[in-house]
Amino acid sequence: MSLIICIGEHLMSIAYENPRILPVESPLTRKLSAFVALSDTDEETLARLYRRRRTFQAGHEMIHEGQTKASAFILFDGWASSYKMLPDGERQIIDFPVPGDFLGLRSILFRTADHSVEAVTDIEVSEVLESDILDAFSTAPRLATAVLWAAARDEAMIVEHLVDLGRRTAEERMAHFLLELGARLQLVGMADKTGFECPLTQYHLADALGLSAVHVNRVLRKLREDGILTFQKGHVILDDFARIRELAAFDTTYLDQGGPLLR
Amino acid sequence: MSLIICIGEHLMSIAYENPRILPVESPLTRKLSAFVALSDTDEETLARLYRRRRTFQAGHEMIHEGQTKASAFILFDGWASSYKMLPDGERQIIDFPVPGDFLGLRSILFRTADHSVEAVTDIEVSEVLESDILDAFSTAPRLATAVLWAAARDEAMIVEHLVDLGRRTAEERMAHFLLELGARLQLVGMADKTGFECPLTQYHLADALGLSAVHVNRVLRKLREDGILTFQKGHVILDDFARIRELAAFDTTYLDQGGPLLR
DNA sequence: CGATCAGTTGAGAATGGTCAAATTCGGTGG
DNA sequence: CCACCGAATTTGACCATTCTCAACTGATCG
Repeated sequence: MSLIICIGEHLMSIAYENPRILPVESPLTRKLSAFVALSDTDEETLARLYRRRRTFQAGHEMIHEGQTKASAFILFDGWASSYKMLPDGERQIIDFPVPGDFLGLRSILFRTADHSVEAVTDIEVSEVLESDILDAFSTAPRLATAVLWAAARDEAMIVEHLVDLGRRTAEERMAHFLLELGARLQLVGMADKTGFECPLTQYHLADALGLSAVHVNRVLRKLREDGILTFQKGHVILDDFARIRELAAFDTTYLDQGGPLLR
Repeated sequence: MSLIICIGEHLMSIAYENPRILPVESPLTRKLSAFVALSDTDEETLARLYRRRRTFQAGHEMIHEGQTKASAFILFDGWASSYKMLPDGERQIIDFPVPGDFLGLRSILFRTADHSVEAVTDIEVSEVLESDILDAFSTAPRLATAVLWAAARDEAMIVEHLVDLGRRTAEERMAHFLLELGARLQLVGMADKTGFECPLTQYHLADALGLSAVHVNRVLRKLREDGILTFQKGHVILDDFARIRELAAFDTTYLDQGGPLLR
């Protein structure tokens, strides 16, 4: 499935060489098209947001909580995490954005960033300034609706995460979280039903799931020993998809829309 | 402070009698104006969303998870809650919207509602259909940006809530949650620094904070005995504001913007 | 080949949950 | 006005999930 990504990247390169070919296969364009039928103007305007290409090394903090005038980014390749730190040094990871997602969209809509964003692996992004996005909205107003929809989708994921933390046991949480991550990765061709590559450490999982790293380790061992799923050496293997679904009480309604809502 | 609400309501009535006077003091209009400087057309278009007035009794479920073609609502008066149910009958409350907030905005952006919304007290709302809001965006495109900002603000609150559940102890959670609720209510004139009216039961708090009702009771007793805050008979009294802030490590950056960002 | 970082495991402690039973309180009907 | 009802709150006793601390393994890297 990773072929799709390669195709996407390839079209991007072609687009740079020949501006007439639209980079429709950029993961963000594809995602937004699922909600709003985009005109050529819309797509061109959107493609202009992909201009300022940047590369960051693993561990680089691209947005810092409290920072003013932060940029946002569109993730093309690699893994990132958005998180908040507490005064006592604890960290709560909000989300691991996947390619096609915005990084720090809220930080350009607010005067100061309310969260931090860090590269988990080396990543490739486009930088988006406040003026870029506001200009884009005024040239192609339907993009604002499309981005609103993308933000609503992000919110739905955060809400699922909230339910994880509030009302699921450690095991259910882990199963649900990894299953949802897999579903999102599948949409961009980075996972299939059997599993996916996952560069996250057990510390990442701990800080995302509100657990201690020690307990994450124990939960993963339990899930592995029960033949449910295996998280090892950067690979997630969904050993028993049916039982994971059952354990996680998983529901993907908000992920698949089945055709644009706004024509 | 509740005078402001009365003035707002009063202007609304005038607006109905004399369409030339804009209901600028509707809490939603006021909130959006804090981010986007709205033109007369913008405000008129927005005001058209307030047309379909509805009243619901306490306990009425206005949006049900899984429902297709659900409406959204704008809350004018009363308390509501948005939540998700788990298969085992547990409930996780996502948010208690306050006047000026959307109820179920995601449920009209998605084909099926990903959460439920219920009236906690008797409430007064405006019903907003999918077509209403999409029409509004096409006549007054800046409204889409404004609503995107409002959605981002909602998301920031949910993120704070996520941090509550993931990385704060029961006491910190309670303090943070009530302080944040108070701050939001202050913005619509329903609270001051000393406290606010709060019709929520301890079961509501338990389901919002990921605790059991029994433990909520114990935590509230502890906070009361320590002279920090009192939650009793529908009143929240912030006995020692400084210590609550300290306990909650509270930060309201995302709530106050200090003037429109988009002119 | 030490150093460092991720992962692993055990033992004991703590936060918060469950179950069960009072108690208070705001209605509501007599 | 009073008795009563149901819902919300309160408290105690016991339990379990998860945390903390501490030690150890294994891989990777300059």
